Amino acid sequence: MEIMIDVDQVANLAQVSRATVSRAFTRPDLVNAKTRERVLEIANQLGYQPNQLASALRRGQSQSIGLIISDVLNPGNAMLVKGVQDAAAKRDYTVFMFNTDEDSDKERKALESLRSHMPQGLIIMPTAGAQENLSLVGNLPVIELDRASGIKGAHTVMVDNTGGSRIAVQHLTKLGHKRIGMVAGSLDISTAVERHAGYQQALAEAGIPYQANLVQIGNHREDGGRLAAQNLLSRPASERPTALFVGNNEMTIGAIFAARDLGLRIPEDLSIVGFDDSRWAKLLQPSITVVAQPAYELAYLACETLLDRLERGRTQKPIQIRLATNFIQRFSTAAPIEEEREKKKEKR
Amino acid sequence: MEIMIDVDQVANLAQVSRATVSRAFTRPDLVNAKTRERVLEIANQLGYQPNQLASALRRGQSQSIGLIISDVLNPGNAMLVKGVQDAAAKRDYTVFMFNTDEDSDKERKALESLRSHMPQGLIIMPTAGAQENLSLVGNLPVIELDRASGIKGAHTVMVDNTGGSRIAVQHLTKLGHKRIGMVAGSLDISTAVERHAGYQQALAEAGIPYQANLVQIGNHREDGGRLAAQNLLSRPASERPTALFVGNNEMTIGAIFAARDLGLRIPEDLSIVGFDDSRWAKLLQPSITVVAQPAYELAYLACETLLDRLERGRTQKPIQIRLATNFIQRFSTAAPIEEEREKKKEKR
DNA sequence: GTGAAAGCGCTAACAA
DNA sequence: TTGTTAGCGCTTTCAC
Repeated sequence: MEIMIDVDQVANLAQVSRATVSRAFTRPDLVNAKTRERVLEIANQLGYQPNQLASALRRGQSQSIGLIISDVLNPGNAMLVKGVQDAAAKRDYTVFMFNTDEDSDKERKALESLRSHMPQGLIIMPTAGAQENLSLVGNLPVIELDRASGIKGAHTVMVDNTGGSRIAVQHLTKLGHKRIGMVAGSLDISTAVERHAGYQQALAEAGIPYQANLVQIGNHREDGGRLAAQNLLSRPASERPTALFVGNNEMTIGAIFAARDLGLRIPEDLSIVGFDDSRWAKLLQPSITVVAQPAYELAYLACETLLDRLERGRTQKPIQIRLATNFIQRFSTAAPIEEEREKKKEKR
Repeated sequence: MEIMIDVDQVANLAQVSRATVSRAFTRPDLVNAKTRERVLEIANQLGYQPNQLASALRRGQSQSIGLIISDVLNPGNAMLVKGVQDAAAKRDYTVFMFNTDEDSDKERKALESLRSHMPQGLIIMPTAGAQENLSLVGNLPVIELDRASGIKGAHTVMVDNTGGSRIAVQHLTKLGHKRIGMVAGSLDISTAVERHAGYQQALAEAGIPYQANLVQIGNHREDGGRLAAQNLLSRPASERPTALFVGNNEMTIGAIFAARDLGLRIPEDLSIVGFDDSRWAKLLQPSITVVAQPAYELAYLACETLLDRLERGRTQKPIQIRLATNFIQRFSTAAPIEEEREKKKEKR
């Protein structure tokens, strides 16, 4: 990297002082138009760009934000990353990204590491331990993305999980399903709690009593979803749910495998609705009915909100944004087979 | 971020000079064991962490590397990101990630931005314009990941695209296919060229003449793959390929849609092999035969290689690593239907 | 509108 | 083994 040009080189060529060059970049209004143009012109020719490190050190903060997210491998999260990156790039902020893999320790390390890079703000998809961890970064402006840490007064940008789930389960009740199972996420994550609440609401609205044993908790991944669904689906036909609402996309895959293992046809023997859309949901035959989330927009908005807040100053009240989900009906749901017919089938 | 502790605070409490504190962290061997422990202990209590910015500025380089990749949304690329991140985190490097979206301009901007953060090295998945762009970062140690920019003497970490493709197409020739189409990527990307070469080799080995009109170029995305496959598959049955080798995963989706649109059954009417494995390839029915790439390992290795090079000093010869691909036979390929039977079918 | 000078937090000579 | 000192490249008072 020997080719770094510094302020002084520009200053010399432009016959001005360091300070003027600096101002030409950071406070253009404070410098004479002609001088400014000359400086910028020369800087451009030389390929000069202010050293972010020095600048950040001097100003006490860098033109950057942190992004802490659980796992880029989940395509939904990749969308979030992209949204944040794009919004940040548009306004010339650099993003420091860290993965937690849902591990609070990694989250803490990420925060420590981040801190020493002096970001101006942070967008975080909090782990269960975030309440504690976030004290590490003092009063750094933070926006919680996708889910809430539980810190009161926190700024959050999330989707309407409860409403989205409610609509999904309503769809199932309207089709005539009575035994609707749910594969839920771990209940120390706000999204899982909210999606579960939506499930309960829809059931209540349809006058179907809530049965705790129809709800199984999974670990948010394929294997967890598979296990949970297996548990639900391997019951005798009279107890087995005729429909399944699955709380996230990885677990939906697991549930599909579980259904296949048990020889259950979708949607004839089992209706499935997943939360979060994906490539394979569209591609599978039958394609899977889902509650889609505007992940990219959510992340983009979160980033813009953060940057606005940084540039326009603090807001008084906590920002709490909820974006609507989008119910996409495909072909993985159908009316349940009548009990009668089902019984006959079993007698055979 | 008022809570940043600095060297002086630690130094005061530990009754030593700033320099000693600094040394305790960066050259522990140069400081008396007892002093070091005391310093570290106090630093720990205070939650002190050296400011990366100041440190980097002073040393002329930061404990970080750049990662420039085309698009995190492609799950294959997400794997690469994860691999690099994990390898970097393990050795306490921070990763600056930028997306190019295959756009050389964005790549240039990313490099400019990166430069001013003084990374120690760079891992890049080069765009077509990388040869030119990379001059921006002077002699920064660079490793090209997944594909080659074409700069001679460059360090590269890639998979054996040619070999992988050859095996895939061999599989098809062995099944008895004679008219094997290829949906290839844009030929200004090294991977596309190599995969095309593998296709040609396998054909030659089977004594099947290469027909340029059986190769269609797509834009690396679903729509491009769909268009290219449509072109190939909408020909009359006697000219239509009985098998398709598709050069990347997004385009494979497009090809599958094209086949469905035309009512072609997989694998009865059309065998498909894709390059790059994915979630949906396993999940689809029939599941798709693919050439899988060890993306995570590739990226992890690239990062380790870079860091080794940084820490152990320059190597003389360019590093050029090729990892083997893994052919996964699933259920999207079968022997072609005999011409005779096919003809009869058409007469009906 | 511009320049001189101080200093962000750290590390690396150099001295002791 | 430790301390003193200078300075990385930049921005920002404070003068002029």
